[in-house]
Amino acid sequence: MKLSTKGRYAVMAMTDLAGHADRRAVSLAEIAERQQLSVAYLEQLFARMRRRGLVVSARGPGGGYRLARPAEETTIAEVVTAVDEPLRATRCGGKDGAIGCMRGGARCLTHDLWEETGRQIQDYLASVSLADVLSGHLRREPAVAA
Amino acid sequence: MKLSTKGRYAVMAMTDLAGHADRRAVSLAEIAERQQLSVAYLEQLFARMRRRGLVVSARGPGGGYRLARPAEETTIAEVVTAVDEPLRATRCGGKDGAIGCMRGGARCLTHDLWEETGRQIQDYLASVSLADVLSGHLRREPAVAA
DNA sequence: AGGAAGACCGAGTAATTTAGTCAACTATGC
DNA sequence: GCATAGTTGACTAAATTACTCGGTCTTCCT
Repeated sequence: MKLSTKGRYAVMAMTDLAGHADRRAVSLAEIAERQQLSVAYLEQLFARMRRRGLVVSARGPGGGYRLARPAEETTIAEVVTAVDEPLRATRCGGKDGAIGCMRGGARCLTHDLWEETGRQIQDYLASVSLADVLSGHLRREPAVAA
Repeated sequence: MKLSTKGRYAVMAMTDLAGHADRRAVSLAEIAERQQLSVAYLEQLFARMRRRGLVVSARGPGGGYRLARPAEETTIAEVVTAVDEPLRATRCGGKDGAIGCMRGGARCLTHDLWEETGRQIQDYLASVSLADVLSGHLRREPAVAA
């Protein structure tokens, strides 16, 4: 899981979109104006989100974007992974194979740790929808028995 | 919360140290050998961890590092924040003030989201100790019935 | 028909960050 | 007093990030 500003901008833009989708499509120019981002940059982000099926587009005058699904059913995790793509964990596992992993000392005990950490973040972000962000309704764990 | 390879290396090195701290101090050369990292780079990492009080050092022949506290009492969160330092959340709040935040549209509704996300990661990493990693004892939510 | 709004696309670049090196210094034990 | 080993800080190369640019294709309106 990756947390760059890119992912943050995408969420900002999507939240904006979710908040202004009365019925008509919303143009990137509008979002750019409100969120203080460049149209060109937004294009990049929305292209990816369209490919992932998070938004649908309409060309021509009066065109723009709208959410493919209701705000309640679109999670932050989906938005972030749509624009941030890769998600390599440790340097072992996929690519280098044995390098660093499975070695004399602490081997890749750390491998499991990062796997689990990634899962933890993923789980949280998947539990929050655009509607939640829009309503300021962020879940705070009920404090699991101390 | 930041998750760079630097932080991962630091955890690898600390885990190695925790696993080889019989009684004597462990030299960076040993760790470098086992974990396949350069001594020069490890120096950087340990310097920071020493300042944070996670390890204590001994100079001269037979010298090296050892944990300042038992492995059970040193958390991954401490190690990671020791070497990765900064931890800026959104671009609002601290630095730019009102830029991007508190604007017409979705304002900084996203602000709370990232705050909470950071806390989520922090909490998890703070719940894992070096000893846990060493023993492969990573908490996985009790597998909800399944 | 034709012009303007606006999505779409790929390549390209500037700046930041990261990872890692180097050289020189200081303390300690034998 | 020499070898071991930590300490410091500046420096650099590579990668990544964030972002721009030029141009195309579609659709609507007159």
